[in-house]
Amino acid sequence: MKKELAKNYDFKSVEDRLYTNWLEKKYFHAEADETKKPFTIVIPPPNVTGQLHMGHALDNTMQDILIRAKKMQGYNALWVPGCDHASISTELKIVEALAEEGKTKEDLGREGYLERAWQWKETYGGRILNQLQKIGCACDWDRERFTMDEGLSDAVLEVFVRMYDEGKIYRGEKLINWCPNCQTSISDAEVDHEEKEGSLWHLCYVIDGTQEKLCFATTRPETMLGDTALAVNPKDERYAAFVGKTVTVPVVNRKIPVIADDYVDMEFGTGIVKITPGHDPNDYEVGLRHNLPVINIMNDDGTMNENAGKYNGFTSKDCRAAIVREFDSLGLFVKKEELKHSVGVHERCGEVIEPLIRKQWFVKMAELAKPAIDVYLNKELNIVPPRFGKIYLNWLNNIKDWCISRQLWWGHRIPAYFCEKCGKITVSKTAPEKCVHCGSENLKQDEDVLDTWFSSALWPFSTLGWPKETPEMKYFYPTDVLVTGYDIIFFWVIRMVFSGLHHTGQKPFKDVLFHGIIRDAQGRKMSKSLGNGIDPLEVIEKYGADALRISLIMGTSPGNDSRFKWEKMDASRNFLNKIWNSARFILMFDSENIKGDEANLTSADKWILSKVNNLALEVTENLNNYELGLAVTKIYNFLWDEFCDWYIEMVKPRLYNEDDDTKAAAIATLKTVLTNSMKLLHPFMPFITEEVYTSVLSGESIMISQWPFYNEALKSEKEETEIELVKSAVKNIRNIRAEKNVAPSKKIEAVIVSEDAQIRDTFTRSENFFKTLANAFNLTVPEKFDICGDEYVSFVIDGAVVYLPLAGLVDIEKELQRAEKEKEKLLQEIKRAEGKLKNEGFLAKAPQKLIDEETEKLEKYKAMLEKTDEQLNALRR
RNA sequence: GGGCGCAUAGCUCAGCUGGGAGAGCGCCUGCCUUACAAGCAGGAUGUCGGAGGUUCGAGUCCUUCUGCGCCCACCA
Repeated sequence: MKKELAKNYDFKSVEDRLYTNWLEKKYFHAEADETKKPFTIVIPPPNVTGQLHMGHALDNTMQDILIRAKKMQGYNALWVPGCDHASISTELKIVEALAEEGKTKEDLGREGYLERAWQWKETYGGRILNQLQKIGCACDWDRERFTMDEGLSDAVLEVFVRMYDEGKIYRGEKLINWCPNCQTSISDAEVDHEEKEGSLWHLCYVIDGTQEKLCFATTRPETMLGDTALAVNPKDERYAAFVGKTVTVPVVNRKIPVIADDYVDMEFGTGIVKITPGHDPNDYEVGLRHNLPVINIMNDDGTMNENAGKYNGFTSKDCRAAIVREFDSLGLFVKKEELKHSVGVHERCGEVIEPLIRKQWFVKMAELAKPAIDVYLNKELNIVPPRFGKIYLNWLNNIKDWCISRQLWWGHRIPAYFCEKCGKITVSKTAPEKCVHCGSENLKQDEDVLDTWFSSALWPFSTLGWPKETPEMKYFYPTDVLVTGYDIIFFWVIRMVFSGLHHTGQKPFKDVLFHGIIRDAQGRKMSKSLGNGIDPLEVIEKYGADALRISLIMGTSPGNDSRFKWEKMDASRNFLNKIWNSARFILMFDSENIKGDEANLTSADKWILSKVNNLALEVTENLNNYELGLAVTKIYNFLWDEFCDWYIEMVKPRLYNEDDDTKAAAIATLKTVLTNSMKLLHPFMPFITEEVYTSVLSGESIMISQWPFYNEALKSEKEETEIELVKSAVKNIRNIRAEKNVAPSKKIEAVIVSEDAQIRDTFTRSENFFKTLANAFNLTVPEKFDICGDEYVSFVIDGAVVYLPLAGLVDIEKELQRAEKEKEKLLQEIKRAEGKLKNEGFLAKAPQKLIDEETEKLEKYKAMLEKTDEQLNALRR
């Protein structure tokens, strides 16, 4: 009884079933095991309440490919999954949900709010991890982690306390980026710069004791309320006389000095700058140099505060308009110009960032950055593609202290306790009973939480149990490769590197593999606002995970963006179907009592075995170099072109002939080649390869099967040449058939003439190929063949001339043209080869292998030319 | 201002350390051939953005220009 399979591959009946089986068999689980070599990846943790998007699909497909390949290659492969609490994003969502109920987080209080947040996390959290399972990810789900779970929180506290004790974490009052919408400070990395249309107002202050005005240009008139100086360039002769004098800021009637500072660009505006140290980073620096007072004029929500005098409570927008009107009425308004300038916005919510002074916690970066720079310069950290190394270095070389405190509730609360008595700080992992400075028991914990990235920075080792000395830490750390998008180099990658180096003394990973962004069909970024996003789950629903995976990987190169196109999905589906049908075909002949010896291999068998062996070599190498797109393209071409279009067609006559004594060998070869190519393909398309492996090839699971490494013994150079020769003859015959409009169903004869006994032998043995592949029968292979003229169409191949008796279809003129064209081509080839071989530079410097190849080719073409000439002569007779 | 990427067939893109230009889709022709019409066979299409240079040899390396895109910094 032969097994029957559906004609078309039905991924829907396969994917979930296989994934469940893998889970049940615990194939994804890894334990520390000193007898095997570890291979470790930690997942870039998605936001706990996030939804899967194309970026995740690509990122995790790449990791899954590496994990599955390494596992088959004998490594003890561990992929640690988990989620990030995503402090700001999650808090935004919860606050939004509360708002719909007409509540604020203050209404609930800190405790009530956190309860609500955890509920939210329980409801929506993990959803994204289930979505990863749909893609086929071989994560060790037993080791799932969350940045706010007990172990990881402990790591966060440990790091904070250590770094505080080392003086690497400090609290300071500095100008920070403030998001009035989220009402929290954010780090420099979280500020996006957008080009916006704005205005440049020219306004003036009056010099004290005179009627003279000094006019300046500003894009933010309302900040004049916080001005504490006017500045000019020290080299600017126009204003040299005014330096040292004072002017009065109207509205608030404050006398401020005119100072000289290099910061001022003489060419821009009027050459005079108002200095607002409390609300501008550059002005802040100027203020430090000149000991200027700092005035904060803004509330947390971005409205004006009491320092704004009568504008107290105004929004900045209203305040700006009012100020401009007031200057106008005072005769201090000159003009308003249009100006394009960039505005800092919060990358999470899009709100315009207000720089302002706040007391915050910072990580001192200079010393931490150094080892991270060295580890890259010493080539101990390998960045792929290498160009991203420059971005990495550039950021580290210009690094500023990292603002890590956030005025939020969802996150790791800062373990710092203020003494109400002496005002000093006690930092401790657990709530201290007394102030370490004065012994008072009146302590209050800092209200702020830590930047999400503070905990993500520890992810590669906190997930393995650090700070405890766990077996996992010892065995799986440092991890092998980090796979992520280039858009989070600053947020995450760099912070993991310096954190890993500082806390564990080792780099957190050996390699970093960056990928690009998946754009829409027009090349635009997928975004919620454009509504052009494509849901990977929808794609999986329609085409299956394998098809999605291959579409994301094939034809792409590391670090480059790519476009999602549905047509590409069709192509991938077709490939799946092709594989499925080749397997189905093999199954048709796979029965228990087949005649013949499996070892009775023909040239074709040896040829395809040699080919797949070579494929294993290349794919293994490509994988090691992270050339995933190249690797899978090679497998695709091998399976479709070589295996299906040539080999399977070649073995058909043997399979359909019950008496053929090489039938068993053919089936064995088919199965070997299918097995090996499925194994090579498995990391890329885990489901169909497993389905073929288990249902057609009767294996237990391809996941735990052995990788087909290159085996020198399987190399068959002679057979490769032989089959290639046959292929070229067949192709030529097909070509002529098409040209002469000989119906595919019409049988023709063929005569192959060669003086070379070995070649004659090859073709004699290949008679069946000509029947099945070219519908050419009665093949004769003489040493000499003189009949020519209008009875035959002929062509020359390497070492032989092929004659096709096509009486009635032969047009001598056209045959002459064909032969002339062929001759022309050969002459060109000969010229090219001779050119190289007569070039002394080439002979002296080119590798010997290349010279030999060219020499061989030259001889071959010369022989073919000779035959072509004979052909021409015969035609002209 | 500094840096990076892209420019290759009509479209989307590969091309791994320099050694005879490729794929998918689309297009044309012929085939429902007993694995697959989601298929088979055959075919057409490229000044590899322009200009220099290095080299025996350049799509690949260097310089420069043009166009598009991105990142960082600055922007009174």
